[in-house]
Amino acid sequence: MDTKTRILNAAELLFADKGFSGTSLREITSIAEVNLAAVNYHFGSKKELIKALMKRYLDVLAPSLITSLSDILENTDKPSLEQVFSAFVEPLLSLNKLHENGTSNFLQLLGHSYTDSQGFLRWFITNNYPGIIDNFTAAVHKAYPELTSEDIFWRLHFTMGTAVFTMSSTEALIDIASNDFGLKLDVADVIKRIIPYVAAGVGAPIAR
Amino acid sequence: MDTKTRILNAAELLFADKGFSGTSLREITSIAEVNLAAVNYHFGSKKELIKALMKRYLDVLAPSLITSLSDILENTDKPSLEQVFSAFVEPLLSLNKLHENGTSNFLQLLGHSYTDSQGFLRWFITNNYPGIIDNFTAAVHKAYPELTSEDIFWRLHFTMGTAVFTMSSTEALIDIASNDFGLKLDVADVIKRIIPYVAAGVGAPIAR
DNA sequence: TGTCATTTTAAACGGGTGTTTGATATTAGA
DNA sequence: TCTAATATCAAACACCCGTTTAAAATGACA
Repeated sequence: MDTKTRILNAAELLFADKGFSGTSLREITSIAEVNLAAVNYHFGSKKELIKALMKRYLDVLAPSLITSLSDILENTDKPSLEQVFSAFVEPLLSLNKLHENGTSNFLQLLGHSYTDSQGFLRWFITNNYPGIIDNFTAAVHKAYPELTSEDIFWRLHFTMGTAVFTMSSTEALIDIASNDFGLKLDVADVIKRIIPYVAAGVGAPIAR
Repeated sequence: MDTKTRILNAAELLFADKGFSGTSLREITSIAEVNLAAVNYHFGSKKELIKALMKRYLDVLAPSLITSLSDILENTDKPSLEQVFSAFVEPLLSLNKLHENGTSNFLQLLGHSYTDSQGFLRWFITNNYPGIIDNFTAAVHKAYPELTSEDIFWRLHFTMGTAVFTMSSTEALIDIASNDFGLKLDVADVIKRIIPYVAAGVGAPIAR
């Protein structure tokens, strides 16, 4: 495996676990078993490394998500919200083929990108992949036309919070679930539990 | 104002904004206008400072939240989920009396505490304030008896995710909302928007 | 095989980190 | 007023940070 990839893999592992400002380049290069200077040689800076890391996932996820959502928009007259959210499942889970724990790692990174580093990554994401948000908004609107775009904006962010937060503590939650309820769960199970929840949340009656 | 309080206030401001690992003691003591060594003198370490900061809020919030939830448990035969979640509003908003932007600051801190610092704060909270979780679980059970304790476990964490994530990016969201929809919002508005969402989420039909 | 671009390396750079020290003020009680 | 505890202070400590440098190793191609 080439140096660039080894750095990305190690960075993914550590960033997902400890956040961006909580992870040093020395930890990354040590785990990747490459020289410290390799990060700056191949990526330019720590910030650029973070961007490249997100890009590796978003370049796969974004088109797949847009296709999946467009499919609903074009072929379903009035989709249910469950259908809309189910459109996320396959694209998200397919990240596991791209990489071990890909789904969970990506969602954890997404979570960190909203709190860490003064939001420069949030800017990067929303400005580079607007198609996702547009398609999602359109699909939700079709499923629940009474929602204003403002309602959708808020409920979309609530939904992101649910997903991101849950995923960034999935390991712990799966542990607890197995101790307290004697169940063996994986990421796919958790995602399937989330869907009815967020679908009902987004579909909640509008209080005015 | 005494040194201890000035440190806590400055730390609250900076930690809420930039996270724990993103904020240095030198920034804190500079804004608090106290000597650098004062933090270690009064609190022992940075970690202890963080704990003291959370304690300042949790000592007020926890009893008030437990009272509010017990009230529902004792005086309502079958509360609605909206009622259960509304029990959080007054205690949370009362943090604004304790401190300017108290509610928002506290919730942002809570958000950071779940991603920063390897979850030691999550441990601290769940081990120091279990009454909240017990009361909440009981109240939800009364409102929706068909939910198994496992269902409640998951949906409670989804709900925490929604709240914590939203609050830790409230500033950004309020910014976007004001740019895109020309609306001026504050924390109280956001909280009121969350309630129907999470109530519907927790109240979602059980897929088996 | 020799040349030249690419990649890797150890070392250093300047600066920031949390924490500790020991001296100096400040305060409160006898 | 003197004393003893409490609090503040500048300075230093040892260490970690992201980045840069210049030399050494490696690779591709003529």
